Amino acid sequence: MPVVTRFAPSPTGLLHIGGVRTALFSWLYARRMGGKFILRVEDTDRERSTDEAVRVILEGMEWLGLAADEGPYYQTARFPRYREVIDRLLAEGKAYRCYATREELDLMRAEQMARKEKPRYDGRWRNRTDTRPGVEPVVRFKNPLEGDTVVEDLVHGRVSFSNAELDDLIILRSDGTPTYNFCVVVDDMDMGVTHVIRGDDHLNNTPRQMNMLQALGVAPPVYAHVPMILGPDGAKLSKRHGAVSVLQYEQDGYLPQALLNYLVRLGWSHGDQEIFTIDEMIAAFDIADVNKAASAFNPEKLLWLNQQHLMRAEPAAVVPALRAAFARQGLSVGASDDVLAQVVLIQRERCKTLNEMAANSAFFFSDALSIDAKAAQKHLTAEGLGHLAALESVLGAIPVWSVEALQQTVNACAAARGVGLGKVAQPLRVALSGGAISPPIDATLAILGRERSMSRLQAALQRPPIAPS
RNA sequence: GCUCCCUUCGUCUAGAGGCCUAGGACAUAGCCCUCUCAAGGCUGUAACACGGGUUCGAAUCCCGUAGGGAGCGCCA
Repeated sequence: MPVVTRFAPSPTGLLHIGGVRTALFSWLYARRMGGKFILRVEDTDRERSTDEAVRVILEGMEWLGLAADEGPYYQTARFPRYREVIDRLLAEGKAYRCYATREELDLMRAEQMARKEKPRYDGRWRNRTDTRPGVEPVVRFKNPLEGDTVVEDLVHGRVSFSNAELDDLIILRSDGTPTYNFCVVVDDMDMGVTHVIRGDDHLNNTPRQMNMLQALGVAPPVYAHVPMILGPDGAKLSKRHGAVSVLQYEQDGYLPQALLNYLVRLGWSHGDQEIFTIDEMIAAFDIADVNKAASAFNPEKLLWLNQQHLMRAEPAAVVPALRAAFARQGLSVGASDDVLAQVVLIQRERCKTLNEMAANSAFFFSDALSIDAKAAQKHLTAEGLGHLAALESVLGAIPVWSVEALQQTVNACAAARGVGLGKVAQPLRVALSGGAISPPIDATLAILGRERSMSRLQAALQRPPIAPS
């Protein structure tokens, strides 16, 4: 039987990395097994669901390249179907109407808590057939009273629950809308889902869902409950760190494959391998290898991985993302894709994100160069300007403005003046980039171009020399 | 409170009873390389939660304890 997995986020909050990793595991498993991956939006809570959250799910999945083979399905579009299944359960005596009021239930729970018992519905309408005028009933599922329900979980192994611990959950609210646990069961059944991969906060819901499936005469899917992702401090993921929209990582200059690589290694590993391409992940991934313990989100390792992917990517492939990063910084860059690919090539081993790359490369493209005061103080001294003057004449005479020629010329100039390369390169670097840090000086000159390089050099020479402090 | 789950360096992890003097990665410290910053290379600091068993032998199996987490809604 072909594998069918699904990712079923609820649009009540913005999709964050916890959800993304669950989606990734489901997607990888389907790809690995040659199966099908379904996207289903669980929007039955109309009060709390937002269009914005739905948008983030759709755009986020697209940015990450986690394409669904089917869907997106929306639960709100399936209400008639849920109603149909509830009617069937009612007719078969596997569900019943409960006329207990909220006040009565609150009181019941308060009493149970006072007795230090687990708060649960006591089945007071389970065997009644009468009605109560003036009260709109809910429909409850008749859960087995005895025996155990055993979950054979792919990551946790065998987990057993006593049916006596489970109460008769509401499957249809008094306003006529179905509830989450019920919709999941019907959807997974209708959509032929074979492997349910989800957060382990759902492990406790699983026996109820299995019991409903059994009442419907359907074999349960295989379950895999994956551990949660914690914040860097080991506490629950919060807005402060990580629990932000997945699209924020795009805004922050991360590559989707780097985020995916980071997330796949949270709770899963393949020997000592740290860096994976998407294809390598698919080839190596198995849900049975996923760990049981929750793991903490580590932004520094994500940063490292992002740079590793930047360094391994085809430069041309990251150009669009680099352009977007420039745009976010308010810089519209007219340079060609070819020039930007060169920028990627020389900057990527000193940048962890595209935003950093754009910020450190802005000097190539901005018209007004501002010189950092501290850098000037240190390098644009009388001595430094002397080197610059020499550089100006030799560079001005270069026939072909190529990296090789530039490197030779600058080296020769330093040698002729009897100083190390650093003595001439640093003043030149400040004149060209405005700061003491940049890619290698020859590559910087090459990308900047003859015209811009020479005019910046000349501008620096106009400055009054700074006395060394 | 009850039920269920979890526990190897600061963090992510390797580890299926002897291969473990517990390996790798991020971070961190030092060194090398070097035109700056990086990248890269080398080296170091650093962990089996605790207590009992079982076994010739336990990070690995069993039982407790402690700590952490989740669930117990007309939320998903």
